Amino acid sequence: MNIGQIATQTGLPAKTIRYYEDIGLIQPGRDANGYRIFAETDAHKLAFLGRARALGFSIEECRKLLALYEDKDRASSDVKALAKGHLSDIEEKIRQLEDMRATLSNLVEACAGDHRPDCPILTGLSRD
Amino acid sequence: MNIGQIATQTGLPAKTIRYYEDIGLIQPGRDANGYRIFAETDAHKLAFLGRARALGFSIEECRKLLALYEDKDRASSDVKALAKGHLSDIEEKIRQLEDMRATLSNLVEACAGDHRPDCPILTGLSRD
DNA sequence: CTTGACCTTCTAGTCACTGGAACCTTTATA
DNA sequence: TATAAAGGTTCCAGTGACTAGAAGGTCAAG
Repeated sequence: MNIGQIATQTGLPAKTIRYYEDIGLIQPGRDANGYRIFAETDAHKLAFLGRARALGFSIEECRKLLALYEDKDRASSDVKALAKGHLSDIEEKIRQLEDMRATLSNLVEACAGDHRPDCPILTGLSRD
Repeated sequence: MNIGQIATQTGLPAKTIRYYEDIGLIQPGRDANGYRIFAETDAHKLAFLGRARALGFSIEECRKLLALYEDKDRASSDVKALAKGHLSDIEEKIRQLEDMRATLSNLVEACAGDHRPDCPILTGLSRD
């Protein structure tokens, strides 16, 4: 399979797939004309990467997950530890965003939003 | 005031303050020795920027907020529109992160996390 | 007079792509 | 068969918002 077909199949842009090769996540073969040729295992890896990225795992976490995925002697505790670490990162980000939302929505609600210049949002930002 | 003092006062790293000058958010004066000198208005602007950034406004949004802040003839509706736009960005991000959390925590809970290789996290990532 | 703390500029690195240029190969059509 | 469109290739540069580090100038204290 060529890169275009694999891109369609996995939903990943061709640029991204080339980038993943560049940083060593996949190693597709090459045709006589220089075109990349993707085997089924490459397709699986890319789909795996797409899902892991969609769950917010960083590229380096994905690399580790992929290594665990390919290691038939892995311990599931290693995978779980990685996933739990990422899960708490996500939860921390949610908390931060919720804090922002709370503060900002208070300011927004306090603001009349009319033609006058008086604005609690700006005063809220300019002094505590 | 020198950059170090203003950094302490505002809680922003000196590097960040230089960067903000670089991209035109502030225009501190210069002393004869080349050192930046910060007036009270600069201190206020930087504090304003710090709070806006803490609420997740992008630099370009901050630039607009600062312009509105300095425009005594602004309409508060313009500020409110900007803030509401950003608020819905935040809410969208929260939704996405909550989706990730839900999927990932299901996977994590399904995983025994022991010495065995069987892992629902990996199988969940490898096929739908 | 030297030490250390502070300041300056500049370059390059972060993360995960993404856009674009310049060029080559394959496939479809006139 | 000529050619054009649609694919592929590489390489370079840009994104956002800093941050690290190098190489050097300045200032206050002992």
